[in-house]
Amino acid sequence: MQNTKDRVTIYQVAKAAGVSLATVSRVINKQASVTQATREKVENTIIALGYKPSGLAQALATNRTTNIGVIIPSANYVYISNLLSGITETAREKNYVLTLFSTSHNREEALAMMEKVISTHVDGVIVYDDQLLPEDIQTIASYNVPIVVLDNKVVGDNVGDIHFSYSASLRCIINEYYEKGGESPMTFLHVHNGGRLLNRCEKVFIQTNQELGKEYRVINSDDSYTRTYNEFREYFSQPENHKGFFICARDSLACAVQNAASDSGLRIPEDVEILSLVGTKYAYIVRPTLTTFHIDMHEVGKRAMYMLTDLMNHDLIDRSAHFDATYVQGQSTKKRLKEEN
Amino acid sequence: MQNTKDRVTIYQVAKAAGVSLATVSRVINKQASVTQATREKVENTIIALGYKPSGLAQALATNRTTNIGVIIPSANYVYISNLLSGITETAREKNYVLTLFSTSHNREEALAMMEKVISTHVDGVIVYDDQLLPEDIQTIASYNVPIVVLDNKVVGDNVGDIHFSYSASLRCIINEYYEKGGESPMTFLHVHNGGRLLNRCEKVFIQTNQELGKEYRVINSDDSYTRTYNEFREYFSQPENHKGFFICARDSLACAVQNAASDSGLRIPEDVEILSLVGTKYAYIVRPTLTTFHIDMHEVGKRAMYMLTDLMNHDLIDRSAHFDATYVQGQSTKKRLKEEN
DNA sequence: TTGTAAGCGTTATCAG
DNA sequence: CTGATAACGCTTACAA
Repeated sequence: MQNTKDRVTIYQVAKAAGVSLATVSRVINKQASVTQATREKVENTIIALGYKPSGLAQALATNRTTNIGVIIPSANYVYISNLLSGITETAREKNYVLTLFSTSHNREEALAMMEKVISTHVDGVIVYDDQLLPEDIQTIASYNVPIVVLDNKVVGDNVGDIHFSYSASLRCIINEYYEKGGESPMTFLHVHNGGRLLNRCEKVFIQTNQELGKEYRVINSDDSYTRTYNEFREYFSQPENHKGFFICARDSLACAVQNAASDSGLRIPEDVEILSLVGTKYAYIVRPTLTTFHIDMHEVGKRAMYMLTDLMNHDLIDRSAHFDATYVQGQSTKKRLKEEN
Repeated sequence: MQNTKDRVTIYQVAKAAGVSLATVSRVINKQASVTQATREKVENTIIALGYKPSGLAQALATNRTTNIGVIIPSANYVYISNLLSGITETAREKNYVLTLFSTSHNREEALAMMEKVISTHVDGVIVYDDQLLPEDIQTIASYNVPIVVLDNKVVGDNVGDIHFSYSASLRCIINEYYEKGGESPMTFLHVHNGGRLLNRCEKVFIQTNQELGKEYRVINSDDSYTRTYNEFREYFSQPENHKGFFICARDSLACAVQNAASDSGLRIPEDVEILSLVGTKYAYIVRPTLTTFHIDMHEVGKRAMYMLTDLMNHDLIDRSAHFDATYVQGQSTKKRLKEEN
C-alpha cells in the first residue's frame, strides 16, 4: 500500500508483468483464454501496483456504466427515503451503483438535471418527480435510456411505469363516513407543492363529496410540522371548529393536527378524526396511532429496480405495475369499515 | 445492450456545422475565442441534433468527473437521510452529482465498495460508515482522492474529518440524575450494530456510573420498533421494573420503550424516564415529547460537502470540524438541568 | 479565430 | 494463447 500514487494504468501493469495490454484486459475481465501462469503473473503485479481499472475508460469503451440514475425530489420525507432504500437494496444486489439527481420544486432545475442525466451516461433511470412533465421525461426516453417512471405516464419502447392508487380507498372512506352518520364536513389538508398524487387525492375528495351533495373544506397548509401545529392550535381555539374529520397529506402533518387537537383539549377520535394519506412507520409509533393509507415504498423501490434491470435486459414482460394503498385503521379515526381493505 | 448506440457525437456536430471538433468543444465549454457567428452556428446545430456531451469522455479527457462518492449505511434511519439531504443540497449548489455507495453491516462488502469507489473515478468522497476501519478508508486516501470522514479518524493530506461528541452531555446528564436524587439504576439500551457512536456512548455511560459507584444496566435490544415494544411490554409487566431511566439509541427505540411504559399504565416521567441519544424531528412530534441529544445531521451533511469542495480546491484551512450534541429537554424526563446548553 | 493531432484508459477485432 | 491496433468521445496544446 503505497500512498499518493498517480493512477496506475493498464499499460503500466502490462509493462511490469511483461505482457501486452490486451492480456491484462483479459485477466481483469476474467476471460478464459489466458494461461494460468500468465494470469497469476498479471494478477500479482495488479496487486503489487495497486491497480484499479478506470471505470470511466471501461464505460467509454463498452458503452456500459453500471450506473443507474435516480431522479427524486430533494425533500427528505420518510417515504422518499424508504423508496430510495428499496432501490438501493436491489441495485446493490444486481451490482449497480446509483447516481442521485435530486430535484427541488422547480421545473427549470429539473430540466437542467435531465441534461445531466443524459450526459452522465447512466444505463437506466428511475424517476419519481412531481415537477417533471411527461414530455420532460420523454426527452430522456428519446435518448434510448431505459426508464422506470413512478406515478407518471410515459410512452416509449424502453419505459416501464409504476402507479399508485389511493382513489378507490379514499372514496370508500368518505362514503363510509357519511353512511355511518358522519356529521361535520370533512376537511382536506392540502400542502403547497404536495405533488401530483396529493392533487389526485384532492380531486377525488372533492368529487366524492360533491356526488354525495356534502359540504366540504380544503385548507392549504404549510409543509412544516411546527407551523401547521401552530395554525391548528389557533384553529381549534374556535368553538365552531371543535369537531372534524381531517385528511392530511403526510404523517407529520397529521400529527400536527392531531397534537394541536389534543393539546386543545379535544378528544380523538370522538371530536376530531384524522387520516394520513401517506403513512410511514411513525403512524403506529405516535399516540393515538394514525389511521393511514399505506404503500410500502421500500417495496416500490425494489420493484422499480427489478423492472429496470428487466428493461435493460430487454425482457420486461409487464411494463406496468400497480400499488394499491392499503387502509390501516389506527386510533385517530372511528372504526367504520369491515375488514375489507 | 446497445442503448446509446445512436448517441450524437461531437464529431457529427462538427461536420453538420461545418467546423472542426475543437471549435465545437470550445463552444460547449464556453471558451472566449470563438466568433459570435460560428458560436451561434454551432449552438444551433447542437440543438438541432440534440447533442449532449458525453460526461464519460469529458471526464476521461479532463480527469474530472464532478461526481462525489457518498458512502453510507443502507439502513434508512431518519438521521442518515437528513445527512444525505444536507450533502445533496450543497452538492447541487456546487454543481456536483452524488454517487451512492451504500454499505450494509458487513465489512467484506464495504471493502468491495471501496474498490468500486476508486474505479468510479469520483472527484471526492464523503464517508460515514461504521463498518469501515480507518485503514480501509486510508486505502481510498492513498489513491489521492479527497475525503471527508464522519465520526472516524483518517490521516492524510487530502482528508478532512467531522466529529460528533455526546460524551460531555451524556456524562452531565448522568451526574445530574444522581445529584438530584435519582434512585433506580439507569439502563442503557444497546442495539446490535449500533455503530461506533453508540459504543462510545455506552462506554461513557458505564464509566460514569462506575466512577459514581452506581449500579447500572445495559440491555441489548432489537433494532426494531415493534420487537422492542413487545419486549418492553413484557419487561414492564414485572412490578420490580416499574421505575427506571432509559437511555436509548434512537427515537424509534425510545418511543418503543415509552409507549410500552405508558401502555403498561406507568407514568412518564414520574415512573419511567426516557432519553433518546440521536434525536430527530419525531422527538417533538410524539407525546410525551422525547428528551434527546440532538445533532443537526442536515447541517453536518452541508458542512461535509463544504469541507470537501475546499479540499478539492486545495484550500481547506480547518481540517477538523466538531459537532456537539445539544441537550433538548422533552417531557420524557424530569427537568433537572439549568439552562446551560 | 480556427483546425490538427495527440492523448485520456479501456475494450475488441484482428492477425500471428 | 497473445499482441498490435483501432475505436470510444472528448480536451487541449500547438499550428496555421
